[in-house]
Amino acid sequence: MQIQGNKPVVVSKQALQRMPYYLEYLKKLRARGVEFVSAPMIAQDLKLNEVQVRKDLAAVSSVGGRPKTGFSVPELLQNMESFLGYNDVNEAVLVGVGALGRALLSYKGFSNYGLKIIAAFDTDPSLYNTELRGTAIFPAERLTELCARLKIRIGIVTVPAGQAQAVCDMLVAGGVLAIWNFAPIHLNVPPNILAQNENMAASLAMLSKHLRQKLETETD
Amino acid sequence: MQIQGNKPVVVSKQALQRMPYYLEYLKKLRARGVEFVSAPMIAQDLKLNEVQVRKDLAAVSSVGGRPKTGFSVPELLQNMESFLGYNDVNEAVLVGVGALGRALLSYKGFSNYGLKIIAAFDTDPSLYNTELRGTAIFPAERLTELCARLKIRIGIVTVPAGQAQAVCDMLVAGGVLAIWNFAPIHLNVPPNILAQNENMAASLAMLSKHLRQKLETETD
DNA sequence: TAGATTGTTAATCGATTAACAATC
DNA sequence: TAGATTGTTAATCGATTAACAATC
Repeated sequence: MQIQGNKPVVVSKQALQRMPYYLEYLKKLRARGVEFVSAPMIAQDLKLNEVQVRKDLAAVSSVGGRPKTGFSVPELLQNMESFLGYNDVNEAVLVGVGALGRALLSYKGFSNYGLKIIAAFDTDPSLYNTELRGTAIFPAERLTELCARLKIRIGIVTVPAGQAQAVCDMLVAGGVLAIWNFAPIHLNVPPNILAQNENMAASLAMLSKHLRQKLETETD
Repeated sequence: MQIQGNKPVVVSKQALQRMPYYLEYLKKLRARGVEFVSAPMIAQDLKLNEVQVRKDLAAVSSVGGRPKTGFSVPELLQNMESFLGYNDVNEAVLVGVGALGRALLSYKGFSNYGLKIIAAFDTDPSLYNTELRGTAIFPAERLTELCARLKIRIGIVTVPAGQAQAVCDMLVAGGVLAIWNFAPIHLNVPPNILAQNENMAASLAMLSKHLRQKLETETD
């Protein structure tokens, strides 16, 4: 539950996951110079239900839309960004400098989302004391110690499945509160810690199932 | 709806997304030489509800578990892999050879998931006719033509948000049936085409919200 | 047999969608 | 005013969880 102004706002997990799409959509409108937008319009463009959009916006907007007019685009953008916490910066460490880890380190877009990767870790000694796009790479043994010392709250796990739980435990020991896990496994974490899975295997399962159904019905 | 043997099996989207976790878990058991596993045991280790696991397994297993014993690990593994379609190979193209695109091209693990990226596309001429880990890079203009010619069914979109819809349209024009979208925007696709979003911005929203709540209650 | 586990039917829970009064 | 749009209460839908009989 979150308090904005006076009203207590409860946002479902699903609603929260829709917010970034609204944000990008609003940015597109702003770029076009559009000043106002209504829930039905957003619903149409994003292929969502009108009421759903109304509720989502109501949870985010500090002001409330105006009948017939809708919401002010710049204002809603501002509200959305602060709702998503993109204005505050969260410092993170990344563990596992393989192909994916390197890609995330190289990605400049995270700064727009309030995420800053300030250190990377790996077990490959040839990487120690090197830098990747300005981020230093440390030995994995120092993970817990450095997280604690730097008061890191987010850990990004891009190691192979077999090592993910061990890395997770080290992060938790170091005081990390949220883990972004790219390994296709379930992580056991203490009750107060969030393990957010970036579930690519699940996406592939969706793709594969859809394809099979399409190709099956084709041959009927 | 999917027919296995005689029984029509309906699997919810959420259930499908849990399957890869079962698969990895089963692989771990196999590596340890465990021969049988029960739903309650899986539920405990993966922190899921017992009934949920029972239902998920029932949807996948060709055989049915034995009371008191549970399921045969190798058999269940086999069933799970064929259920997820990891045995057939789906050919895909990737559009956008930036940091993320490069990471996905370099990732060897996709072969385990039945995915094979056979061509990549970009608008940067300096990349044309080069290869990345054995995958040739073509000019983006040839996207539609080559998809059609090679009968590609899956398109992976790793271009910036502003170009994602245009790329999506080209893929659809080329006959692609499923799109794996890494851009943080909603893609408009025809009714029969799947747009599967890899919603990293949504994950970041979850992390950010969790963190804010933790840090707030800490200061109470 | 006793007991753990299965598979399924019924109850609950949460999110989405429909209906509608309020308002600019 | 008329009509589009808002915000909210009620109904619906789908997924999760509880209860329980069947079985090895």
